Amino acid sequence: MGKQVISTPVIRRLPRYYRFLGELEREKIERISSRELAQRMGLSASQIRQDFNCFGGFGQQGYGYHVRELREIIGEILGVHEHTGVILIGAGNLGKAVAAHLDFQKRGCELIGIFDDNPLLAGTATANLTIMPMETLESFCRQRKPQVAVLCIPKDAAQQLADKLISLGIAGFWNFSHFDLRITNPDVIVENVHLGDSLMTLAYCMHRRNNEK
Amino acid sequence: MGKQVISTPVIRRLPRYYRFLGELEREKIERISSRELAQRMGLSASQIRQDFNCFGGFGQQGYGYHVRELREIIGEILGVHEHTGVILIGAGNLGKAVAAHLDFQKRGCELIGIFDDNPLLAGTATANLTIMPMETLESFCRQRKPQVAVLCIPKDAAQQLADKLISLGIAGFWNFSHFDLRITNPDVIVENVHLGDSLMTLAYCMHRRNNEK
DNA sequence: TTTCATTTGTGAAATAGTTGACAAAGAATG
DNA sequence: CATTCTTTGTCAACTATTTCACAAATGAAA
Repeated sequence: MGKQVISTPVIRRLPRYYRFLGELEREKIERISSRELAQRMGLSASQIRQDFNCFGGFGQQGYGYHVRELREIIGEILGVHEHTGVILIGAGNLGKAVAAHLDFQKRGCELIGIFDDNPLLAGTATANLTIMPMETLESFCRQRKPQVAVLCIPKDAAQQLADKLISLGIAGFWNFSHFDLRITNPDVIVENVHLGDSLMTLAYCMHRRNNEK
Repeated sequence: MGKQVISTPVIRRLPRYYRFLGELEREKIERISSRELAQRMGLSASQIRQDFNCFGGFGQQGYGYHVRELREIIGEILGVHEHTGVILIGAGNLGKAVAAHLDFQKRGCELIGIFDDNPLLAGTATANLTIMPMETLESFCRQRKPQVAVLCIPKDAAQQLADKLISLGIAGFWNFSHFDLRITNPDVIVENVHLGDSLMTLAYCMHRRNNEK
């Protein structure tokens, strides 16, 4: 039973499992069957069993899954106890929202720097961090060696900045710019958040819904 | 050749096609083959042809696709010229960012109201709209009949508010709250944006990458 | 006009992902 | 302790999605 490759759909479901198990824990529920969990999450029971089985069975026949234990294991798989260094570029509304709203620490990351090229912002604080001017980016990266960059910048600036960041050792991007980064290095990981695309998909579904009925 | 059902993966690719075609147009490129477009987008040529063919072939053999025409058609499919009424609830950092950053009009939507229960915010302006107090939500909905609600609120408030909004005629949600809405009505469309899940997926990929090498 | 190169549209094959079914294991009950 | 019920892990069937392959159509060149 060697290390099989985990498929993308499974990986994308893991954070959701983790979230739902957290809720169950808060509700003081100690055990849950795949059937019950499936009902709550709107999945099929066999999919859940199949998913968990990718990492080795951690349920118990006739009993189900132990909520806290299962959550712990999935958290471990997701690496929630890691401390991947993250910097955020662009402290506009969106950048601030991301920095303030999201608990990076609970997700295996540590936000260690925020940068903006607007000199008026430099020095002001967001999420317990002082916004730094772009000129300091290079020396900061050499010193602190962050691995991930969050891009909350206009699309015109994105590609150039991404290239520079890669040369400074960044190996992962969380990209909010309305632009698909062109990264040649296959070791660099890009997670795109195209809010515009998401809205358009919703708009399409509404549109179709209205025309069908 | 009746109306076949379009699969979700295809639909999710449409906004991306639309975006890339827009870029080609800005670059004054008039025609493009599926092969070239595939290369740019990191897809396979046959996938692109297959996708476009869901809506009827609009390419020309030996020539390729006419960029402007193709973009126009995809825009039409996506309904970019519609005016679906949208309200946004929760004018915190994230709500403001979404309201200000995204051009709703270019995506078939019209942002017609922003609401927040913080009385200090009421009256201030974002995205050319005055933030309104939650008390006015009900009468506003009865009058203006928005179809979509953007939820930029804490997860504890989400479910209750969603239920209320459905009773007020909302038929689609763009949900930014860290919570999976439980909607029984199958006619109501939910588009979740779970930023936390997205970050965790990226963190997982970084984590795995580091351990593999 | 004829030939050659290109490129779509499309059905079939291949791959990926989900669901179904059931043996085996353990929990609960009497 | 034996029996019954529950539920997992897992393999197989099924469904969805992507890729392949090629005929037919068109453009470009000679």
